[in-house]
Amino acid sequence: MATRIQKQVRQQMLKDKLHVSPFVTDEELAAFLTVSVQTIRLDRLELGIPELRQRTKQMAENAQTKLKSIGSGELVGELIDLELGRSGISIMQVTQDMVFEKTRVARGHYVFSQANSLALAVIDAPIAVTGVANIKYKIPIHVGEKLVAKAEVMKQRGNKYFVWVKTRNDKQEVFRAKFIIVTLAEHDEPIGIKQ
Amino acid sequence: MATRIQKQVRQQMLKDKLHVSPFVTDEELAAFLTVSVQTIRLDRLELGIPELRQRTKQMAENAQTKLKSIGSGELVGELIDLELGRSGISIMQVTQDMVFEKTRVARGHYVFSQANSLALAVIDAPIAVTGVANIKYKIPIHVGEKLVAKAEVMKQRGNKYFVWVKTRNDKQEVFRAKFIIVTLAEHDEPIGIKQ
DNA sequence: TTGGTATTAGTACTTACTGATAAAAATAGG
DNA sequence: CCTATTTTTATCAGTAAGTACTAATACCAA
Repeated sequence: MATRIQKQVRQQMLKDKLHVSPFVTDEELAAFLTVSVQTIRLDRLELGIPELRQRTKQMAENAQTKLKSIGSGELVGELIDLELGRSGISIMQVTQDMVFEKTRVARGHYVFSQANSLALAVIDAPIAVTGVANIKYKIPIHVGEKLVAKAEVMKQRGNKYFVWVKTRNDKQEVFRAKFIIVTLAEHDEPIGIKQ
Repeated sequence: MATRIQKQVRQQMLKDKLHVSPFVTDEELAAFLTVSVQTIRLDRLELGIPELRQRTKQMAENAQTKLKSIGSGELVGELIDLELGRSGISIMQVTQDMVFEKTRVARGHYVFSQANSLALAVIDAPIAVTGVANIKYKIPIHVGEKLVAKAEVMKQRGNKYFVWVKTRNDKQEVFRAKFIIVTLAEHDEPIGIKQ
């Protein structure tokens, strides 16, 4: 029994090690855990951990998609429901890297980004930019919360759309915004937006 | 001369191909460009492009750091000048991945993020969150522009700070925001922010 | 002492290369 | 048109970091 526990401990150490530094070869792992390379291979097999190259590739791949979805994706958050020109709903999980280290309170611009990109998505036009926004953060938002944003198009006047977005966690409304979204022609004229 | 042009064209195609799909082996590249694998190797050598594995690894590595710097840094933009409690200036270069593909117009939340994080940086308090924001996007912003945001604390009432941020490109004002920033006590109370 | 798990050793094979060297093909210059 | 040079292709040996498999050994407990 003693060895079996040893094994489990070693496999846990292996997982931890790879979590901290993913670019480690079997050989280095073997040296680190003072076992043979073959043992490392068996452990990886049992734990379903792919080889270094596969791991590296996976990271590179989903790093790209992550970058797209967080930073430069067309939409921040996950679109749940959409009635073009009328309303839309998106959800976003608040993760570690969205909050201030000290307070673990979410940075405002993430919540804004979710709301803003949802408001843009709802507009039924090929090209739209935000013209004006009125925003109220009602309650500090913390790590782990799931934010549900609902957007509604309140009215339309010419190429201006008035969109309200309300964001709730599971308990209450935490954020609210009014946007004026402006749609542009294909070759964007220098539209000065007057409120 | 004809071959030399051919060669340059091919090498450009090679670069483009790798830009679009970076996880391609020399063999696949050779098939794609209908030359031998050796030619691909020579081309990569001349262009200073590393082998597939190196490329993959590099992407995996700097994807992690990129995520941090774009999405979750304490400050969006580069802080140029700061008078705590009074004013601050930050600049931000508008890059490819901040704009909509179709229009090459900047997504609103980047400009907002710059302004918002600058407004927070100016406040002379350990913990501060955005309470309310009034925002106006005056002119569409394009790739390559350098945005200079200036923040000024207009007044303070209790734990509420009123901060104005004006953002200019090299020619004119493109964005303007009024923030009400609220400072919190160390153990954040459930402060309901009433406008 | 026997059985069973855990570990180690060893071999053959794979992918995606590097590096070097040589031959063949294409092209330019006179 | 022929030669010189450039460009491309071919060939071989070697590398890292594996997979997949088999055989041997160690250990521990009943």
